[in-house]
Amino acid sequence: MREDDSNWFSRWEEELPSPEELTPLSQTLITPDLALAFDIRNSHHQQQSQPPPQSGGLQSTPSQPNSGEFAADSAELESGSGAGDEPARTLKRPRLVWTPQLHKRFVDAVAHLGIKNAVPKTIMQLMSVDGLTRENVASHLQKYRLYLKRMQGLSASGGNNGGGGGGAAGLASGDPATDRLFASSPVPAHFLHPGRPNSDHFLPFVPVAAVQHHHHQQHMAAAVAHPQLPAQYHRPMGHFGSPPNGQFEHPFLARQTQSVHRMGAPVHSQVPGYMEDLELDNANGGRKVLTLFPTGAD
DNA sequence: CAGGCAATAT
DNA sequence: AATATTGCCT
Repeated sequence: MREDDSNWFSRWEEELPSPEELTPLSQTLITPDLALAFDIRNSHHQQQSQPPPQSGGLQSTPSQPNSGEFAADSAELESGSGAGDEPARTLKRPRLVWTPQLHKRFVDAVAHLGIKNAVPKTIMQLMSVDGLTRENVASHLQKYRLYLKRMQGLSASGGNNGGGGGGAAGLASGDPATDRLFASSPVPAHFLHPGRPNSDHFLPFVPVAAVQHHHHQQHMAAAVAHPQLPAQYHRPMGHFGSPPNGQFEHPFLARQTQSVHRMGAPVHSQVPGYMEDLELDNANGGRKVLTLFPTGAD
């Protein structure tokens, strides 16, 4: 039973989440202040190679852990501090939330780079997710590697792979809950095979170099959790990223179809049963976390 | 300096 | 719990 590495990705396409599930990852979901915190402009590209936390005019994120701070509602945080505006530099980025989609992107990048080239910086570049830092990737990569190691031992007995549907992956090491994020994405076969320099992938993806030069293209935006967001968060409905023809292309092609993409048209489709993904994690003591997507199925 | 990895912090 | 950060090597 070896599907050949030339097929592993074919199945992916069938397992790809429905358009509705993939769309939500875009800047539109980032609220204005969130965007500010990242210094994300709607028409500017700037990401990787990030010098120190910028210095321009961001200050939305307040400062430090404060317990009772909420005041501004996601709309009025600008230039408020007329006086003590502390240096926006040294601003802490909010925690990155690794949504299944984001992770998928990560896995795709690693898969295409090959284990040897899959180092944080390269992965980060290939992913082209704005707001993503090398540290983010490094940290995630570390965890992912541990996950893979655990998997190798159990893949023989469990074989949860091959899933049939987005659900899959419920069992792995006994604590599915521990790595359900990782389980949400199929793991390319070669990842589990040490000592097998596979290079059969022939995916038509473009070289990394191109990634840094596109002029216009809304990349995927990193989902982020605000240290303490006001409880009311509303998610804009503009769905971008949905291919005009309703068909999804290869992940890597998808981002490269630069001039072909026309986002002016309201492609957003009403997704039934789509709930706000605002999750209140009171297990943490009232800490709010903004999650972008449904965790699949729970 | 970038990477990997374990430990630790938040 | 999920990420981030740090320390210590390579």
